[in-house]
Amino acid sequence: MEYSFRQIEQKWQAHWKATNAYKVSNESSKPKCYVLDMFPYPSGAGLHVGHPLGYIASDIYSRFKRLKGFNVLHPMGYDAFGLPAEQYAIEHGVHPAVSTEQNISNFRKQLDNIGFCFDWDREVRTSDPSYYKWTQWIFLQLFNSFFNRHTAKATPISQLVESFEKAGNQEHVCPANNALVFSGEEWKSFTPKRQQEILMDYRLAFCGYGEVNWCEALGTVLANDEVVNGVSERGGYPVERKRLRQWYLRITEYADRLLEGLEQVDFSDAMKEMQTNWIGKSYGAEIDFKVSSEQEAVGNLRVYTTRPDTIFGVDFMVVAPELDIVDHLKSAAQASAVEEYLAYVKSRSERERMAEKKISGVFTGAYAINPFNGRKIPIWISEYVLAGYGTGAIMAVPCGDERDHKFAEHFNIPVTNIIGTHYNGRDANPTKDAILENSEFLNGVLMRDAISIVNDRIEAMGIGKRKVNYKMRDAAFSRQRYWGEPFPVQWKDGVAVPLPESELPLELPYVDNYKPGPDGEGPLANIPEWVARELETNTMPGYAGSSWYFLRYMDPHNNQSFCDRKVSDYWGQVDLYIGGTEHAVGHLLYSRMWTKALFDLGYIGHDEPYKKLVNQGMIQGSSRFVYRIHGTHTFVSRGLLEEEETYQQKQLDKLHVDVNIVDGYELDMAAFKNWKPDFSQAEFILEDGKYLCGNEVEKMSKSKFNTVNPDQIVDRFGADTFRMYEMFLGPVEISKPWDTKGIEGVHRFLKKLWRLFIDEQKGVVVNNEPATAEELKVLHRAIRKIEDDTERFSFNTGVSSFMICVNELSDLKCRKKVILDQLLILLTPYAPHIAEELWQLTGNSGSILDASYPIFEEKYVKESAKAYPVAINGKTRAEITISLDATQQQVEAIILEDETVKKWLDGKTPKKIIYVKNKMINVVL
RNA sequence: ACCCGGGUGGUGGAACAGGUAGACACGCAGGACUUAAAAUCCUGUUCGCCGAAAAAGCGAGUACGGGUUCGAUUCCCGUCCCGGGUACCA
Repeated sequence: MEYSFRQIEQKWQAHWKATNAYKVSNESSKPKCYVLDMFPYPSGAGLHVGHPLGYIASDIYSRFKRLKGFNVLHPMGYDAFGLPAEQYAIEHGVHPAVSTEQNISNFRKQLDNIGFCFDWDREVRTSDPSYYKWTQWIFLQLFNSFFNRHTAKATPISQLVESFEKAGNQEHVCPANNALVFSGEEWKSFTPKRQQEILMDYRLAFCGYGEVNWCEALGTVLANDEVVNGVSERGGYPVERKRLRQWYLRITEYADRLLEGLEQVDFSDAMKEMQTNWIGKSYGAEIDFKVSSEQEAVGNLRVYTTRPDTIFGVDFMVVAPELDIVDHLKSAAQASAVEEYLAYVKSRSERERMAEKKISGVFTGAYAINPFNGRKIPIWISEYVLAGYGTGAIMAVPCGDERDHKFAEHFNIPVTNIIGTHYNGRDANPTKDAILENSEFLNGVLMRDAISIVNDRIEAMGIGKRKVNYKMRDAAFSRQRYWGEPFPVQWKDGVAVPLPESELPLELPYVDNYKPGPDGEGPLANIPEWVARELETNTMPGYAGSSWYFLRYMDPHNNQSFCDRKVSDYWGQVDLYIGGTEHAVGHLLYSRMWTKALFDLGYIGHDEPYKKLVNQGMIQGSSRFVYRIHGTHTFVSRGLLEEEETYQQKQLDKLHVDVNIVDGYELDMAAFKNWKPDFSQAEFILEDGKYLCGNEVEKMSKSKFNTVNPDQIVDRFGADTFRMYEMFLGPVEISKPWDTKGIEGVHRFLKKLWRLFIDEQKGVVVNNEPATAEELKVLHRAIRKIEDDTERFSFNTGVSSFMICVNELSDLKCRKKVILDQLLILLTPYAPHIAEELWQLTGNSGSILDASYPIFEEKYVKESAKAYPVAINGKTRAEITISLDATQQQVEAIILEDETVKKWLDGKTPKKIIYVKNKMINVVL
């Protein structure tokens, strides 16, 4: 009987399915454990070997926790709305619902192959009306709430209305416009439309006009995190700034709570740092400067600075070109130069601004007056100051800020040095640790201390105040696309009116074409019935459905609520969340915000969704190359190339070759000729009769011909081998290259394990003899190590420990059921199929999935003595076995008698003998 | 440019609170079994020196240069390189 993994795996997968082995109940006396994988988008390309890495890790952890007596929720589903399906629809005429369905079924087949313990009864799809009904419902909760800054909580908008009626907006400053002030009387006198406009400026989900990232090629708006280096994350199309009517989430109101929440969760420092930087909280001050301009009634120039201590080093002001004040600043002499510059700025696309950062700007002709010494400071405009951050104007301190310094250099503006020797005249120095000079009343003060001195002064003088700013913007929440959740909103007379709950879900209508509607609207605007009902024509973005899916898994079939409160209280936070870092600032921030809002409104009992987050690394491709002599059909084996990748001084073309027709480095030449018509004429210059390929580690992608399909691997080696090998490759968090060759080692391990139980001729050879002390020691060492490794996600060392254990038991010829049964249970999370098969073959009843995890017992691994490394001056020279309870004196006596030690002592007396129990001994001469 | 990670054999990696560097595998080399192959098993495998070989021994060695320590892959300082994030955020 040999290890026929194909048959075994198919048999048990079918059996587990038939017996509902992975069904999870919401009612249990067991402690709960919620293990979650990041929501996959079912792409048409299918899975490559890198995708399941995180799923395998979470699967092992889930099965482990189950054996340890937990009720484990480990669900899977699909983030099924999104741009790629719609792009595919536009290009191929296939309705997104159809291609999505196909992709999901393909995806599912690939997942099933690997033997995951997902409870498929809980599968969710964001594009399913029974799911997006609740996405729409939560949207309405956000729409009907505002952020009460006094309690720092989402609060029903009805309470805001009550407050407005009593005291106007005194209690609640308008987040969208803090200049807005009205009394209770005024509120009551406003028209209903005006009242709605004001409320819109408070809502957590709101509609407004703003500068958005418009992507012409995709025909939609994108959120900040969907734009990378000025182009769209999906497709790499150019993105420009455009002022449009959009839905937004007022996530900025949650900035502080999103920051504070990071202290309670177990995320990597890198992840916390990324989120912290994205939120970008800074402490500074807004200062008003009087302006001296040729024009009258200019008003003050308000700047935002984090360094009020440098107020005497201000040599010029810079205003963002987009600001209205620019018009009032320009002098007659500068008017044409300013106009010219504004035209230039307008002509520059977002991408150009990103790509080439050249210093540009123009003097307006106006001056600001330093409130402390009356100095006239020239006001410039330049595109390096962003309209959207702070006040859109800065006070430039060239000696302390690099950009200001470059600007001053470029335009020959004299630099005032306020930090003495800390400034070398060539580079700005942003230090806070200099003693101020040339700074009047601040002279001799440490910059760090001067900040609050200046803040106190400007506040006392009434020309400014302390101010906290955030880099994060409100999140654009609408897309001018078809394949997304419709907004449950009607527009009546310019007022957004939410649909009543009873009309949810508002179903996405079927369409035949996906052309954009008129005036930058989405395809829904082309449907007469839709427009006639005055429904919103935008749809929600990809992250809408994924912002709360972890709650739906808990209670997926509930049609009374998005998730029953009792159920969400039982499951609580996700205990372990595994996924890639690419969602650091998008999905993770949005879902954290939605969770906080739902918590504030009392719908769930916790305000951080994920207790622990593990970021999986990427599995990279190991690409293979062939070298063709330029202009010929002749290919040269790698080992024959010269230094500079030439052959006999001839130029070579380095071409990617499909890794699936290369064994290690050796090219399958026949397969290569069949691979592409271009290569059918190929001739080879070989070394040792072989053609060897070059290699390089790159990202795994179809275009580099280095993708490996898990189906193939499972077919050749089985799911158990595949699972263990993915883990054996290295730590889950680290990126590492895939190398199919190495999988043999893991496969051999499973075969070796099999032979421990089964003899090819005799069949099952497991016996009921009692275990020896040695065997128990091997087993319990493995229990300790593997349990610990699994608990701390060190799956790679876990796999090695299995290998060590099986190697040792093989050496001991151990065939004892008492030992081997325990080993099988240990192995179940990693290789469930072979474990279940051997469990059954050795006569156990019931499924091994429900066995209980072995309990480590110290007594079996206790040693009485240790072979100590004995070092002389730190260099290990001997190994001496000494009883573990030896005292310092005993140890000294023993080692001084040792021949090797004596030789090294050479008659001298050691200065000191260091003895660290159970570690080592060091003799210092 | 800035902020995080990280540099360990031919390769993936191990050493989880400073204590025998290279676990476990891959690959490679040699051998056993076999008519042969596959499969399996055994031995060796950081580099250099010494040796016919083996054993033993010696020296160097965790990117590089310094430091702290009885002892450093691990801690500190400086330099170089690679990966990730951010990109005019005042």
